[in-house]
Parts: sequence; C-alpha cells; structure tokens
Amino acid sequence: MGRPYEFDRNETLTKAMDVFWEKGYKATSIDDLVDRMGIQRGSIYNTFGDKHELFLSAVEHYGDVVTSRTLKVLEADGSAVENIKKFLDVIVNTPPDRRSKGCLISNTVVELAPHDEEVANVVKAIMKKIQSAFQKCLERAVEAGELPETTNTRVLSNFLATSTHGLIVTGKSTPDKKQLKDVVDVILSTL
Amino acid sequence: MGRPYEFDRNETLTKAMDVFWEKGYKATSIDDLVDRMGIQRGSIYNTFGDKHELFLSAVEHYGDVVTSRTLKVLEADGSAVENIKKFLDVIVNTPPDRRSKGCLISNTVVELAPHDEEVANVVKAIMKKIQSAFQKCLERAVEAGELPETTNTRVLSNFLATSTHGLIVTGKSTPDKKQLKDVVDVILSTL
DNA sequence: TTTATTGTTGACTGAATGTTCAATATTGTG
DNA sequence: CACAATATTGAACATTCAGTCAACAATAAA
Repeated sequence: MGRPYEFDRNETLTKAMDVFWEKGYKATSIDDLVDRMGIQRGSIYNTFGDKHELFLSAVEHYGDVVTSRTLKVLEADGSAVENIKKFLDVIVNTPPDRRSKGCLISNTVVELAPHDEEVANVVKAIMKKIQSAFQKCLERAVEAGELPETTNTRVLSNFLATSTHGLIVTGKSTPDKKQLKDVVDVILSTL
Repeated sequence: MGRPYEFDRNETLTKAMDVFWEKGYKATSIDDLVDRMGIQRGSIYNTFGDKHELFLSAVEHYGDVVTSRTLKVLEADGSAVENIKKFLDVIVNTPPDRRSKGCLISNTVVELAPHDEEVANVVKAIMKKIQSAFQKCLERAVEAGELPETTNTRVLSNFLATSTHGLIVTGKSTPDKKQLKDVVDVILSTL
C-alpha cells in the first residue's frame, strides 16, 4: 500500500542510462538527470538511491537491454560467420553522431573501472557476456563446417571482443565510415 | 626581466599530464594538480592558463613525449614486422596496475572528444600520427619483402591502430596477460 | 639604490554539486 | 472517515569546484 509511483521504473532508468551514456558519469549532474528523467531529485534518491547507485543500475540496465539486443544478431539462424559480419557492420553503419556516444560499457571501462571496483565488476560481467556470445557463435560456425575444427574459439572470441572495443573507440573520433569498413574487412579475414 | 620561474615548465607539465592520465579530465581537481605539480594555484593559472588550457597542453605534451617514444619501436632497424610485434608486446607486458591507466589519448577520445572539438582536434592529430607510423613501418616491410607487394598498407595500418585501442581498453579491465597475448597473436596473423 | 617587471602565494569568491528533509499528496486498510 | 504507509516536491545545506586578486618576492635595468 502507500502512494503508488507516478512513473515507470524501467522507462525512467532508460532515460538515466541515456544521459550517462552520452555524458559519462562525472560529467552528468543530478540536475541533468532531473531534466531528462522527468522526476524530481527526491524521487530519484527515493527510488534509485544516490548517483553512484543509480549509475550501477543504469549500467546493469544497459547490459540487460542494449547489449542483449545487440548480441541477438550473433544468435540468428543461418551462417554464424555471416552473423559476426552483421554484428560488426552495425557499428560501422551507425551514423557518426550516434557513434560518438560510443558504448556505455567501453566508456565506463575507460572512465571508472580503474578507480571503482564495484563498477568494474559489473562491467567485467558484461564484457564476459559479449565474449561468450562470440565464442558460442564461433563454435556454431565450427560445427557447421564454416570454420576448421582446429579453430581456437576462445582465443578468437577474445580477439573479436577486443576488436569491437577498438572499433568503438576509433568510431568515436572519426566520421569516416569507409575507414571503419576497411578495418572490419581485416578483422573478418582472421576467420 | 622580472622574476624568473622557480620550476621547470616541462617537468611540471609532465606531472600534470600524469594526473590527467590517471584520473581523467573531470575527475581531476585543481587541488589535485596543486598537490602533484608542486606549485600553487596562482602559478598554474599564470603559467598554463585555466584547467582546459592546461589539459590541452598536457595532451599535446603526451603526444610529443609518450606517444613519440612509444612509436620509436616501429622505426627500429631490422625486421619491420618484428617491430610491430614488439610494439604490441609493450602493451601486453605492461604490469596490470600501470595498464589500468590506459593511454591518455584513448582515455581522452572516450571522455571528451565527442563534446569538446578543441580537444578532439588535438587527439585526432595524435591518432593520425600513430596510424602513419604503422603505415610507414608496413611500407618498409613490403620493401624488404617481408610482406607481399599487394599489401594495402593504409588499410592494415588503420586496423593496427584500431587494434591497439582495443587492446588498451581490454587491458584496462583485465589483469590477464595471457588473454592479451592471445589477442596479439591473432592480430599479427593478419600480416 | 631605485624602479619596472614579472613570478609566487594563499585567502577569498561565487557558482555548481550531491544529498537531505520537512511538508504535502495519494493510495490502501480498518 | 481516520489512519498508516509511501511517493512527491523543492527549498535548504554542506561541500567542492574553478577561478581571481591583492600583497609580496625576486630579478634586471637605470
């Protein structure tokens, strides 16, 4: 009982996530969050705790929503190698202004992970999830005969995860789609 | 004439650079800089301008000192391909606690480049410098017969630069040297 | 020695930041 | 209707922040 919430928790958390994604942790003020989340300071603290706690929830939310949705490409039916190509193409084909936001996970690894163990753990779990998704995809490719039996899927999945981060960082600073496309071709040549 | 400086400008700028490198731009306070640079606030403003201007100088200094020194490996005599391997090994073999600092350039691309054109330009110039160093190295490898004449050195150098950023981001969050070593092996397999 | 010039110092300022809280509003329950 | 429980609001608070400045110190030139 008691007074019910006047907003949807998930929707509001998504809005907070978007702000952190755009501006980073330190550069985001509570005022920014009030503006974008559409609820007052007190409600934020009452519902999500302090800024740090809200950020942790936002990163977890990103893992649950954005990362999961993105990784679905890798699980699609048909050629697993083709799925990996499609996954990388998503990054390349994201318009420059949205690409400049990068990825909340890599942004957070760079800004906070070295100084914030709690954040680091959440982020590591999501990175592990990405690597695992690549590995499963590669294993499927081996089973289907798309890749040789000798393929070391663990090593190759780490390479793909690292390459993804590299693409995202490079993509943040260059609007040149062709340059990214060329890099993707080299990445795919290792398969 | 007038009173002479009591500190060495380069030394002091290096100390500022180290703080920004460790903590990032937003998370670094003027007090942090006063503590580490060993001069008072007034002297910082008198010598380097405001925080933003000091940061720009620090990033340029990084390009002049750290990046240049690191890229020297690529210019060494002998096998150019071997030089690239050595370059990547430097990242892998950096101890985890220092690796967590990452690279001031990639840190800055992620934290500031999308919102700060002035910073973005400085950083882009340094990234271009890295790519050019790779390309020169690759061209030398082609000339020496280490790589086939058909090698597209521009594309491959972009791939190596992107891979370097990826390694640095991954290296920030994992202390596992073997994982990075494996990734480097895949990167080198493209040559 | 005097003067002009410029570096040094640290207290001070105003603005921004994260957080709290008392007053109020809205629901379910007795 | 009265009460308990909980959400909402925004003013208020303490802290931190970047930046300023008047007083002082150290040098070279006259």
